[in-house]
Amino acid sequence: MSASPSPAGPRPYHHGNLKKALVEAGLALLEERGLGGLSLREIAARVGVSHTAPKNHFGNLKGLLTAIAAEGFRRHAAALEAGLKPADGPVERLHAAAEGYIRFARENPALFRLMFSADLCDFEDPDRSAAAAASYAILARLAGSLAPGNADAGERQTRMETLLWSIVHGYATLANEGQLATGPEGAQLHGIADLFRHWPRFV
Amino acid sequence: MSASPSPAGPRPYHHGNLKKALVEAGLALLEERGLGGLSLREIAARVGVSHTAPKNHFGNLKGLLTAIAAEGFRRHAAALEAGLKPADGPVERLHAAAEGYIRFARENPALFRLMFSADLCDFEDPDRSAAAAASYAILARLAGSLAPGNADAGERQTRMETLLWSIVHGYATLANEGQLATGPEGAQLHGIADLFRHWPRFV
DNA sequence: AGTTGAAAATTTACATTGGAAACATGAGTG
DNA sequence: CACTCATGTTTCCAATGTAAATTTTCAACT
Repeated sequence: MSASPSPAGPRPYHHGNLKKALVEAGLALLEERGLGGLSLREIAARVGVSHTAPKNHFGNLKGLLTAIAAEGFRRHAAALEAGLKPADGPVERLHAAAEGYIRFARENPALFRLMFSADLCDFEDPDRSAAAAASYAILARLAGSLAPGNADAGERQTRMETLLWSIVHGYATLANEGQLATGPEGAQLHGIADLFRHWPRFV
Repeated sequence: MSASPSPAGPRPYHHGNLKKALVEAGLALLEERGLGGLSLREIAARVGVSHTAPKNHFGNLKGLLTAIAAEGFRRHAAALEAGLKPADGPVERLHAAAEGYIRFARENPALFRLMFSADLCDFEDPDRSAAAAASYAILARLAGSLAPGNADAGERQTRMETLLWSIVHGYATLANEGQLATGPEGAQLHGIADLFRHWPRFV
């Protein structure tokens, strides 16, 4: 399609842009085999380059994984905003974002874990940091829409964000690790979502 | 002590009981170098045996890590019950357990992550499962003490447990990954803990 | 144009890891 | 005492990430 401007040549000179190809291959491999079955050599092999080629673009494995995580956060932010209808009230919007958070984690378990693993990716990387901050800002803004703007609004706002984030992140993490496998699919999530409706009374 | 009957000999015949020694060495190494710097060979070297010796007791690395995780859950349960005073009311006891949960995770970040990692340890292992269930039961019991025993008490109880677990687990996870590093140490935790006091109004 | 230089990839080599197989040792039992 | 079997060791192997040296390719410049 429109990804490569000239689809005529079977293979570009060096590769075109290996950077994006490696990230996409990593994302695909992550989805197929999970975090454990992921290796630098295999990502490179899937793209068709030698296993040392990524070094030029990402330095080392951690750099490549960090780039994958950054792309993950961009998709994560999109998932958060997916069901966000402007006409809805604050509670409904928060509800939708929380569901988006958890759905994304459930549909991309390996990527989700990578995104939040300080061992596997570099949290100092500006690209990943910016993407993560943008994703967090969506949740924070919705949390802020529920907290009344009083005197100590700042502190309360921070608590509100942290609590909301802890709930959705904790639920997503536990579900992904298979710890919440009770009852039919989504029933638990629905129960949690119901609780969100009582949110304002909780503050 | 009763660990080694005769402390005179420099080294026992085969080793005494290597099983416990490997688990303890693994726990120590986990605390020193984290999850990344952990290897079967290094654990074995610390105990003073060859790197294939653990195979006889644990099968493979996953088996050893699972045993370490099981021991971690036993300590985790102890941490949950540490500040649990029988004289306190349900809310105070829940508060104390939640603090214990998060404190344990913060003081043993690598072990905490290992305990909940389906990649690194075997969730089917009976020993680990039992220890994890015992730890969870403490939280569940406290959550149940807050939920009124009505008609659909079962479902509500489950939701309550899940929500409580999600909060403490999510907070612990995010804090361990360095995502909540704002303000002075423990301030965030205190804020979260305050919210627990309003718990009954949330149900 | 032709040359030069840097970016991009490859080849080769190496240290580390987990695991498998064959072998050695020693304790406990008949 | 002899046998057996659990417990460890030695040796070997495949896979992984990384570094260094080398080659290829494109772009810019005179």
